[in-house]
Amino acid sequence: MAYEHKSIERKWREEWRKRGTYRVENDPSKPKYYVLDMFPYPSGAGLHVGHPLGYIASDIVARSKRQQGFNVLHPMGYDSFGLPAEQYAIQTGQHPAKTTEVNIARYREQLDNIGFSFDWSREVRTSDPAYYKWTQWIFLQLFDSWYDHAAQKARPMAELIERFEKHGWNGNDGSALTGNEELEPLAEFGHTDWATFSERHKQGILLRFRLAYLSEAWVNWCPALGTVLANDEVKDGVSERGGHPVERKRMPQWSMRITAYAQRLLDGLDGLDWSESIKESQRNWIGRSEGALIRFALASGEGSVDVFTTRPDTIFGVSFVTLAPEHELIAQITPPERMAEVMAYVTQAKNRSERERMTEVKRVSGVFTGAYVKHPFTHMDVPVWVGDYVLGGYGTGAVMAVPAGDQRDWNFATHFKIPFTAVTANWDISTGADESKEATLANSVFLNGMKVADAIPRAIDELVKKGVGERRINFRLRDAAFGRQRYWGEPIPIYYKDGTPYPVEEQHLPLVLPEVDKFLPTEDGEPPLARAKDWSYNPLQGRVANGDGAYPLETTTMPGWAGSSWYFLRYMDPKNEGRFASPEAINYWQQVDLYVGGSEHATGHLLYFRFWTKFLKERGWINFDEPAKKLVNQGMIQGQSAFVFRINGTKIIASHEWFHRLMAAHDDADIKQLANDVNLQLGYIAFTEMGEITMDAAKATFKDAADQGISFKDCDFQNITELHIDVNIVQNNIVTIDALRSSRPEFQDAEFLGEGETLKCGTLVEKMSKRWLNVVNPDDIIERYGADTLRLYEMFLGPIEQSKPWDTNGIEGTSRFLKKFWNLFHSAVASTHGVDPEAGNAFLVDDAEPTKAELKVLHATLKKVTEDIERLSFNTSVSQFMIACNSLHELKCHKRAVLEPLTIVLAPFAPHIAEELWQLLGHGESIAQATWPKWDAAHLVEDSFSYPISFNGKTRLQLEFPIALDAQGVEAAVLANPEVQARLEGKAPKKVIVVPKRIVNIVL
RNA sequence: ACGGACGUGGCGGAAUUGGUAGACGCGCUGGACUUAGGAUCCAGUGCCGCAAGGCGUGGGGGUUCGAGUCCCCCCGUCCGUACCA
Repeated sequence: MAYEHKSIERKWREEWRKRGTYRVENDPSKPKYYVLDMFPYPSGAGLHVGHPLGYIASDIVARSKRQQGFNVLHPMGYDSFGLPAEQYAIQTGQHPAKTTEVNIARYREQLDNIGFSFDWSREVRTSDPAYYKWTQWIFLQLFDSWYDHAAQKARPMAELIERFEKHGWNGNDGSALTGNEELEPLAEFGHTDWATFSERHKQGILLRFRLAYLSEAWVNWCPALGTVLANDEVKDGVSERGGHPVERKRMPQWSMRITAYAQRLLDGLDGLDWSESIKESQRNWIGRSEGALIRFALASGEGSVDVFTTRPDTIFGVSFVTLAPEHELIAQITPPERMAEVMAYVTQAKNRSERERMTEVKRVSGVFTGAYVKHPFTHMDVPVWVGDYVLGGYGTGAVMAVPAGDQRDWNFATHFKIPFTAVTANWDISTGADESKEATLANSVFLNGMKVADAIPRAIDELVKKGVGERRINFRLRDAAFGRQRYWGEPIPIYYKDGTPYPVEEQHLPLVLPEVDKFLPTEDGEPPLARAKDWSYNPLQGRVANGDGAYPLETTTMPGWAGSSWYFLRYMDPKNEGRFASPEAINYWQQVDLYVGGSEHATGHLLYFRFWTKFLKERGWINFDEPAKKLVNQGMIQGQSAFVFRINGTKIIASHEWFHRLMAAHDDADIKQLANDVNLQLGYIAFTEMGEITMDAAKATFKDAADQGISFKDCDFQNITELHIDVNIVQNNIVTIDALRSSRPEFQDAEFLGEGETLKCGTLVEKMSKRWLNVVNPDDIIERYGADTLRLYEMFLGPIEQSKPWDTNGIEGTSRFLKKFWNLFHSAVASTHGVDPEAGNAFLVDDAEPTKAELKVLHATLKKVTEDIERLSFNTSVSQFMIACNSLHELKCHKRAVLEPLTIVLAPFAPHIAEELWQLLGHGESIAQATWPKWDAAHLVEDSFSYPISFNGKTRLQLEFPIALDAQGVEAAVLANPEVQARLEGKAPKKVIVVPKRIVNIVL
């Protein structure tokens, strides 16, 4: 029978589901392999062909590992909390859970059509209370932990309390990190003091040490979304989702102390097999820089201005100190007579949105506070300025300005005419700052004549000696904002007693999302959860109705990344009700062996994912501190848009070709000719710009045919517009006029200027999106070519990590391959002339002994494909399958001994057809159970090798010699060859290089 | 500006350790078989040239018997970060 992808694929999808083919149990007797895809957020838009790219790659790995004898965990689930469902709820009133349900159902159907081997019995959803019970539980563990800096690990709060009871807090205890650095430093206390503190006071102190903590903090507030966003959710001063403006706001905020892990998140990267670009993004995001903290004592009165600098060697070049507008010292140090002016600047600077601040990078602004600090070495007065080029959120929010050594300081000093001197030798400070790391220092007392690299440690030594500074490592990484003023997220399991946060009892988890009348904030700006009538808590009873004796519950919910920070663990044991996953399951599955997902998560999800894993390890819940050993980022599939041209103000739609003809028409004669050619009453065509033809520059006007005398100058010039048309009605860049007419209402009565019944379109590669009408739906491809073809083609497009445009035309190649492969099993296709009417009709696999040539094809393929899967080079494996298939057709090979192993290795790529052929070959089991065949080098050995003979590195001829012939033998034989002799023209070669089994090079 | 990735036919791409550049597929050209072709098969297809031959991996230099691959400089594209002190 002929190859019918539709019935075959339907049959096997049902069969796999019925048999539970891909269900996996923990089986410690087998080696494990864990392949994980970043789970999707199922939006309403459905899949386009770019989405499954990563899933197909991981499915190939999962299937091949399974056949290679591994116990493979290959799960799928959904990141089902999220903003779009909530926004839809606000608009329509439909509960986000319902929206999510519908989207997931559609998503699942699309995934199923592609034939993935996910173990759906392990599906998880972050919005499922059975799942988020454990997200909340992990939050409570974080709430119950502090970071011991000396031991470099998180420890339970009980140990900190014990420490306070015994030793108090000396205020400078490097072994414990306190909370938000923007707060007042925590005053020291003795153990006797601790005993006298009120419960409230104690809790206040403890809160500053917790890894999940509540504090006043500067947050990214997005008024349009009505919520706080984490740093990684803000791009260029607007929200990543929706592009709404974001402003800085100070408010009480739940945060995660990821900063405690900065150094370890950085160090851990070295051991990971992740792409260099992701690792580099994380390094930049963490932003470690070494330098010094220097204290500049205030000239008048108490206190000091602390600055962080990476160039303490330039200390003698300090000509002023600049504070960020947010700096809390400004109000303190500014003398009364300058207060009004300074505060006016501060207010104005703070109110400028992030966005404005970024677009106005070049503009210098600032104000002198009127206060001075003392230079730590010269004791001279140094003026203190406020400038918005200093960021409140980085370092101490203050810098020592060295105009001679830093361009930003130079710009500021030059703008405000603040005097300064050079600190490096042979440098003209009138032109700019000397930022070179190779410079030699000058005018710098004890640093004179030293190189920067030597001067830095020396300067720090002197600062330490004088007690005015110390070595300091600073990180760019900020603690992560954890609360969201939204409905559709995990409730934070915290209640408030006397204004102090307390954890909800573990037995009362999950703390289930309450029902609310609207999904909007309350009138007084409280988050949606505040609308619920039963959003309060009694530690003895659990959730209770609001009222007497009930404590109010936290009303913010967790951010999207909470649930995804640990989901890989839940897959190991998804139904466990007593623990997030059993120790046995965790111990067996361990880390993810291969994690596949997009690179857009580099500084968000992938960092939190690592952070939580490290935390869970330290608290003894798991035994590894990195979640994924290997990570690959699949590239983006771009869309290929098609468009035709509309001559504005007319009903004319022109093809790409005609557009260029119109543009190329130079004079009246050309134009008349054109009008005749198209047999349309186009009349006059005029052009303004005849030079380079670009869409923008192209301008044309059509006048009434009667008006033949009108000159160019009198025409109304209008643009030609490129109109995107749906790529699904286009084939090989050609679209029929019929299809065009029915595709858009405005095309119905258009006049088409094209190639007869068709138009040739222009094409453009851009993002695949509805807007450009270039979305290709996998369902349509599957309907027409089948899932196996889709899978093969997506892999064949190019390297998995690379972005590339989708071109449906190219899919014919892989489709043909599958037909040809099928025909290997069915009947010989006529090889010389014409069609074999019997082609593909009879199953004719024979049991004959394979020839040497056939075995060579087989084993070369087994080797190549096995190795290619290992290095995720799927495009080259597909090409190898094609080569094998073509060779076997040439050899007219229909032998079981060859085709059977070939089918097994094809199965991960094209599982449906492989399964069907496997059954036709007489096997009852699924091909998923078939053992991966091993390649045998013996079949690949050649008797002879065709040496390329090159002269001075340029190949000129080929000579075949036995493989056994050694280098001398080859050399002698080559030189004896008449053709070589002819090229030598009787002269002796300078040198002859023979690399056995590779090449011969003759140097003349 | 800094950091990362990359640059090969008309197109997607191959070349895994420095060893025959352009595998495989699309497209294109010609042919066969056909009532038909969006089916199938055969042949060709880097560029220039009738050919012999020459030229070719963004450009320029270098190392080497030999460079797409290694080194230096420059140009370009994409991604990330962006006043980070």
